[in-house]
Amino acid sequence: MSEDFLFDMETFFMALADKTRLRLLNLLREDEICVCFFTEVLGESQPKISRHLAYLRNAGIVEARRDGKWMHYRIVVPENPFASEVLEDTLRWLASQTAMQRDYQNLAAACCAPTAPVTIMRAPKPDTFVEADMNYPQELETYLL
Amino acid sequence: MSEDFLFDMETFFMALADKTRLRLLNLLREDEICVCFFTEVLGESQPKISRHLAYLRNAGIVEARRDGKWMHYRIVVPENPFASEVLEDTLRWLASQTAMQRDYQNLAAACCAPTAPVTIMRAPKPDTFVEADMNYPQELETYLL
DNA sequence: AACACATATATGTTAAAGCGAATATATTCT
DNA sequence: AGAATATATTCGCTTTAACATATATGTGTT
Repeated sequence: MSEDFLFDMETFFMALADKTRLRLLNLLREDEICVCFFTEVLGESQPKISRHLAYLRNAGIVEARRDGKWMHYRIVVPENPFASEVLEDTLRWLASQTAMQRDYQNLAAACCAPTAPVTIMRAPKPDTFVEADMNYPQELETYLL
Repeated sequence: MSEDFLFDMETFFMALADKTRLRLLNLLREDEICVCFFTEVLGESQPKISRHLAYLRNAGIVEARRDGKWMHYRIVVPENPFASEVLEDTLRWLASQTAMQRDYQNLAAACCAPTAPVTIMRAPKPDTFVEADMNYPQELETYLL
């Protein structure tokens, strides 16, 4: 309670004031996601995705976890209750938009496609979609090498 | 329902991602406020205040009302329910911060001071503080001319 | 009409954000 | 150790935002 906020409001809102970062947060809304899926699904360059993830990390909105070569990002609920409210409202807002729903479906498609693009062929999938794969495990060998 | 949002999220969050604009919104949280109070209370130049108010107006967050020479600004609750939630959370967040509380008290002080600064001497006061003046109406003549 | 006052906008400059391309780092595989 | 893969960071550039100063607009007053 000594000082007002964990991160300042300007930085926080700046983090939300960019299309690419909003698209990233939208994809992160259910689960942690591996970086390569972002580049694949959003069709943006790897350095661009990486820079925006760094921005969100600096703003205290996401955290990263290393898993071998892969980095998984997840949303971290801010301790500040006001920030956490705003963030959750924002995620609901994102989920309500058709463009964001399209992105999200593309993520699902990328995770479940029988022939995965090279970039994500061996990448660890978000838990959300692992279950979906279970529906046709016999095909897993085919497209996951 | 045809299109997703009244104003786009990037613009909306950009409007919230600036210290001066947050300070303006904080002062606006209860009532409409006349421009001259902003310049007085925030100690910023008149063009700067005016530009930031224009920014908020373009983002659909405030509206202006002319009253003779004076312009009164007020917060307008966005029709989009997600935006309106975020905005209200933000206002609560602002109200929770000591720096913003200090600004707000300065507004109250400027409105109720027995000897008002020249810039706001004749300015129409926010309703919130008009009542406070009623406590010493005999003095009104003294410092309001 | 001329003036004064409150506010808005235009202009030129400076600072910051975002980008692509190149490079660096970390990890795994051989 | 060396190559390959996934991700992060740096660099130079372009675009955009913010600012101070000056000027314009709109309104009330004389």
